[in-house]
Amino acid sequence: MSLVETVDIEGGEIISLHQRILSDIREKILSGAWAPGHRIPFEHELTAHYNCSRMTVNKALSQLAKAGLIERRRRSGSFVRQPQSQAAVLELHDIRIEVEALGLPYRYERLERLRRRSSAEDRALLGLSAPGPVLALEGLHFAGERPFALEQRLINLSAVAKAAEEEFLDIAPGPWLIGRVPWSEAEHRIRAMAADDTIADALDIDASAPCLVVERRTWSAEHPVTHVRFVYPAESHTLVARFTPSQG
Amino acid sequence: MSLVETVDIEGGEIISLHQRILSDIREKILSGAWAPGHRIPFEHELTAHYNCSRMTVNKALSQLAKAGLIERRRRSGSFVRQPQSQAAVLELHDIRIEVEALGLPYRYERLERLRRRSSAEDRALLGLSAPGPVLALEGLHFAGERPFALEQRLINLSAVAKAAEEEFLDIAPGPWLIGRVPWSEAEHRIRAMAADDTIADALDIDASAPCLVVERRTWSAEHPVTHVRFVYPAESHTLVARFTPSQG
DNA sequence: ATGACGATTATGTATATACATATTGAAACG
DNA sequence: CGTTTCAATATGTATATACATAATCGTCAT
Repeated sequence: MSLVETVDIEGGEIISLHQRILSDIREKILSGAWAPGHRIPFEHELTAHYNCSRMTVNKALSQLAKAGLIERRRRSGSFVRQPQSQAAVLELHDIRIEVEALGLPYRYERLERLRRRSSAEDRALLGLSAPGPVLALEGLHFAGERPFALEQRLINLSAVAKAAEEEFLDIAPGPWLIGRVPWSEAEHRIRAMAADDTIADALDIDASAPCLVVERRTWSAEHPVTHVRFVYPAESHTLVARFTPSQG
Repeated sequence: MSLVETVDIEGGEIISLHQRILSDIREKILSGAWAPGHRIPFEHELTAHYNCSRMTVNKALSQLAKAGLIERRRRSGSFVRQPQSQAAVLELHDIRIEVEALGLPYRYERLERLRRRSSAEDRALLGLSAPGPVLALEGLHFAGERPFALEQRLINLSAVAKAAEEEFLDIAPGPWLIGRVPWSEAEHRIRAMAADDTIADALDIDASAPCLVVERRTWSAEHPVTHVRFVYPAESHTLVARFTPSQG
């Protein structure tokens, strides 16, 4: 055994200790085990836990701080930071989180629920070739008393049969699906449009006021799962997305 | 004089040696003094130059490698990386490609070019803390004879000095930058708004017609590079983006 | 020529140590 | 009781050192 323990094995992969500390802590934070505000162990505790030098721990923590996951305070320790707006592109569409980030009470209200055999239009939206049962939902997301977004959704019941048993009266279909169907791919279409009468009415804005429309199609293992259209009044909403370049 | 030379002075600001090495090298790369492919000095040369330990140099270079500015090869040295190809989402904003995909002739026309000391608003948009020179550009992208998008751009000349020498009369700043500055991060803000008179006039649409606004901030190795705002008439444009879930 | 092999070199990761710096909490003081 | 001072503490930055690892180059035998 060499004096310097350079590598470690984890899941068959050889990674450096520094990498392991990094991913351990990242996992705790992203999984929610260490909530925002939580004080993560002191450097000397991690040093003991991983049986390594403080420099190694320090390097990992500095990196996490730089990445914005934690905040370090002298004499006090290191703390999990409040969730940043850098939320992944898809998480932006968990409207509850958006609304609550504004400090407003969130509420979902179903407007319509219809189980039907897919029309040609439904199939076009979902990207289905053969007809089959779908669930058409329409609902409103509220921020306080104001309508925040209108949601029009199609769920492919051939892919998610369980959805047929759900009423979606006051739970939004988005989070329900996320918790049950692992998605493998999503396509977003984002555009601006003037509100028509139906939309203006639902969102309580002027007809022909500008709206942001976000449509998303989601696949699970190449099976179309759902198509959803969110309509936001222009004033209320900005999408934010952060990217790092893919490897050249 | 203490044994450990912890800090250094640069422009009145106290920064660590590590930070100074980092920004020195970053400056060389972003200014173009060290072109892509150029071999930057070996660690032991930088160690001699800055009169510090190899660990300090190593930490700075590792960070630059992580940020994607340089590539390190054992036994060979460290090299300035080629500017990376754009991720899918960003390619959507190469307007020439979009227009040509429609089968229409593309043309860019500069409306305004202004070199100035950054205003408070400029700094807010770019995410700069200290004042410095910026280049403000406004231009129109045409599809055939029709205006396709209005572009309002700020370039941080401290990061991209060479841009000051460019007129951008009929070459769009976007592609110009992409070819010269490797970016490491980008943030998009997407929203809808009603056209004001300036926009309506430039795009030749009705005042208060809905528009899609895409704003992008780009960083290179954590240095703000540019802020750009694209304004599209609602009818002409839909953004499309595809995603696969990111690793936890 | 050519291919195997070992030396050399530059980076990669870790160690132990030292001192700096900001912040907190408690003790000393007016 | 409030304020000032000071020691303790956790992080921040730098050092010198050690060994690992990958790539390259020259040497030498085939």
